[in-house]
Amino acid sequence: MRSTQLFISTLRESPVEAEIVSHKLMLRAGLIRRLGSGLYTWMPLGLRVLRKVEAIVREEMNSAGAMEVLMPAVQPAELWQETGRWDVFGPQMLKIKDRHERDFCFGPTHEEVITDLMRREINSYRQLPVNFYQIQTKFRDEIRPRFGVMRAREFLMKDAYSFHASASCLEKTYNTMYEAYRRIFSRLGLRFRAVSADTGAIGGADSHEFHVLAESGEDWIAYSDDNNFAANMERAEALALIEERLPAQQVLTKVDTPSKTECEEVAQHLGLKIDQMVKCVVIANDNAEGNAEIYLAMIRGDHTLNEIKVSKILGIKNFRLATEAEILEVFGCKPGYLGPISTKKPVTLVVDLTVANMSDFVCGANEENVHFTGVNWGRDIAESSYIADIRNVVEGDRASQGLGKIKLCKGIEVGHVFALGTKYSEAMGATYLDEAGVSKPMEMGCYGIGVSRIVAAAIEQNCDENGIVWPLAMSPFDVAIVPIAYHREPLVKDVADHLYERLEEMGLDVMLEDRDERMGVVLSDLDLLGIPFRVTLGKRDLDKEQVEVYVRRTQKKETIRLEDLDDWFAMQAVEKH
RNA sequence: CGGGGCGUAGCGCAGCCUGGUAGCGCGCUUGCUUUGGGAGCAAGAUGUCGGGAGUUCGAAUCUCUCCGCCCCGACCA
Repeated sequence: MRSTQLFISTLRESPVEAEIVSHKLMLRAGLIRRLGSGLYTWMPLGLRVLRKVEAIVREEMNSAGAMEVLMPAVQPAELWQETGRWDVFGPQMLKIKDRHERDFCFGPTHEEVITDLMRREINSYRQLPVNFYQIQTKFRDEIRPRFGVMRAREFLMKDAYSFHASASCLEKTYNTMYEAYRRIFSRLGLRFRAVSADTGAIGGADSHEFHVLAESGEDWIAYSDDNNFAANMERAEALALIEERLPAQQVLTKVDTPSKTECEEVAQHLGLKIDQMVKCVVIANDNAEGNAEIYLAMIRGDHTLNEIKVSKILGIKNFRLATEAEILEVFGCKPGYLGPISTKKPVTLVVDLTVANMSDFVCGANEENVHFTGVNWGRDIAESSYIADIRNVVEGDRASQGLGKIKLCKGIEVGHVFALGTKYSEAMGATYLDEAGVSKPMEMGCYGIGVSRIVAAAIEQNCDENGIVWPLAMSPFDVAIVPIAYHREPLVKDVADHLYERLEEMGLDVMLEDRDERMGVVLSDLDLLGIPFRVTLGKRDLDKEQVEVYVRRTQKKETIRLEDLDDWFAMQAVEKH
């Protein structure tokens, strides 16, 4: 394609609204333009990238045995009321009314629609398993859209749904999809990691997330250095760091800790290590009667509370941090000096595995500017019946599987596979008749990929000070031909036009730079746009039957003979793999 | 929604405190000279200063109000 046909619209400076590098570069390269908060137009060049990602996803879905469909974006409320998610999904779902005042939503996901379809279409185990997917626009009214298309409200998603007559069959497809996802992200040239994950609002038993590794990622990933284990930190198991509780050595003592509210400060003040400190976090749950149940979560001073783990242990739904007023009422003291001993009102303790095995530790005395040292279970505080893993893992922890140590890195979630089981099929009566003629709910799996997010995630991983450096698989073009003085030098024009055809015949996606711009502008635009290869044609070189070739990723240029160009490209393709 | 910040030309910004009717860089238009990595000279165009109301002889500037956007937290592909 000729660059004059592409509406190249680059910005020298990045708009202030952009925070992370991919957002800045997407705006500067003119791949996207913002319409409103979390709403973006894909410009011609950006759309080419999106389509390339889509094509790879489609290919791999098809070869994994999934069938493409296209479901409506607008969905009737009744379906969502059947599964109870009309209310559960909450304000994140864009709810709309038609002219008859009937309720609809703009689909944030399609479990209900596909399950409705399946209950109509599937009668017999003979029709199972099936796997349907679509690539479609979703809308989620995010609390805080940010980072451009990374967390947009309207976005492009590939969602697949499989239905089975048995859990073992579901497991098979789940694994097939898992492998298909690995192939997709590998083919796209991304550094990624598959991790086991929490199932969140979608529900189900088992799930894995696929994360593109990047500093700007919003998720922490925990993995073991022997690679036997990888999980989202939300769900990564944190083992007890103390095997066995030692007997008490110290007596319970009140110590002054003026204005020392943080564990680290208290430890420093007392000349102790932070692993002798216990951090007390007050959490509340609003129960059905509208009363707040208060719990005290106890974790070691250097640890942080994992709220997902806590809510699972207690089985509480309206979990939140307690307000200062609630804390005063129960503990009779401000946060900073809280502890389990002599509280104003009785409070249930939720104790981390590590804390449960600590002895002679330090915690607040429920008195301003005072802590206790030499605190011991059994003697000073009653043993708690809630002892569980409630903290986030930290680097260096022992991994729960294998012999490795935990490491942490940040990731951008680009894919998620769920083994849902019968959650939706039971709620919506999606049943089939088995061999014995018995009606059973279908086993179900669902599998998502954030297609538009992948574009941004790829840039996070592949850029330098001059702009984007596309992986070959998703670059809008493989190569740019840059003729110097295309409109003034007949020889240059002639060679450029012929070369354009020749490279296209070689199966390359070629952009011919026919804008009448000066060299510096063109070349810096191409760097910004991230086209992997460049062939520069000028009269000076052509008189010697030479051209200049340039590799975006290495920024290396070399001059080669025109006739060697085919071989050069062949070599680049080899080096790529 | 809670906390913080911003809205002045297409983009990046100054002017606001201390009211006097709008400026800079890049971009854009035209002409000439240039053209192997973001050109030089000359001449231009472009703003309801986010909207509305108020104070004032006079408001980008002060006050009120509404709207939009961004950042930090709870959500997720």
